[in-house]
Parts: sequence; C-alpha cells; structure tokens
Amino acid sequence: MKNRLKVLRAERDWTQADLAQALDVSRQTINAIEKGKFDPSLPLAFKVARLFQMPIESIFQEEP
Amino acid sequence: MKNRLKVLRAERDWTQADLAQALDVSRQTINAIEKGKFDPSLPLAFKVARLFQMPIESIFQEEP
DNA sequence: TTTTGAGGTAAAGTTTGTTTTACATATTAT
DNA sequence: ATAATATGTAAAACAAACTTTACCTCAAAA
Repeated sequence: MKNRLKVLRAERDWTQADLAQALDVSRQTINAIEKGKFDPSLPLAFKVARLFQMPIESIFQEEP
Repeated sequence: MKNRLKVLRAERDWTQADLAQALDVSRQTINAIEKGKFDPSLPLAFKVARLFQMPIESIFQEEP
C-alpha cells in the first residue's frame, strides 16, 4: 500500500509528531507508515481519513 | 467498526465460505469480521472494496 | 430420518501493527 | 558554531489480525 501522508502533512506544514498527536498514535507509527514499513489498521485509516476529510482511497492506495 | 458484509453477501447469495475464497482468507476470518470480533486489516478492506466495487466507507463504518 | 450445507465458536500458533525507549543523523534557528 | 527540532531506525514487548484444526448446532434436502 502506498499513501500520501507525507504530502498531506507538507500541505499543512505538520511534522510527523503533529500528525501522530492528532491521531493519538506514536510518532514511530507515522514514520513507519510513511516509510512503508507497514500499513495502518483499518480504524487508524478511518481516523486519518476523518482528519483530512477525504476518502480512504484518496489517501491510501493498493500498489499495482 | 460496523460492516455490511452480511448484506452484501446476501444480495449475491454468497456463503461466508464463498466470500472467504474470493478474498483469499479463511472462513473464520469472514465470520469473525461479520460478528464484530475484529476489524479487517486495511489491505483486506481494500480487497473487499475492490470485490464489491464500492468505496471502503460504504462497506465499513466507524461506530458512533 | 439421516445427511449435507451453512453458520458459530474455541484454542494454539504465526504474522502484522503499535508502543516505548533510545539513539543517530539531518535540517533549521539562534 | 551550537542548540534545537525533525526525521530515521532498532529492539523488546504487547496487541490485533489471521490461520489451522476441530467440533457443535440448526435448517433444509434427500
């Protein structure tokens, strides 16, 4: 799975720590997701979508 | 998280085993998700959405 | 009335997601 | 040039997702 977290963060000038706090997860979790180490859980993906107010599919995408 | 798997299955007259096979997971996984025992992973949610050709949010919903 | 198919469940085990702590490197501000 | 902030990473531990095996109940079919 690819994701646009880094870009969405940049658009808002948020740090990984900022995003982590907004989502109530650790900064390492954000870093790991951004670096593709693992995918978020579905509940966390929903929180991300709600935070950015866009569909999950426009933030996370299956890799071809 | 709530989900509409049971209804989507029923509309297609699919068994839990049918759906499990289509998604390449075990029947117990489908049963557990339908019964709310746990949420699917994000990759599995994407497979479900692709199979039913609808957005993740129209299949899975955060509980109020 | 026996068999079959569908759904529910449980235990044990593996894999994946997440936290905490900790440190290292890079970038920015003073 | 130094200090502070942002990012990358790693290990250990725990939690959640998923598999396999196995068994049980119920309803419908044969």
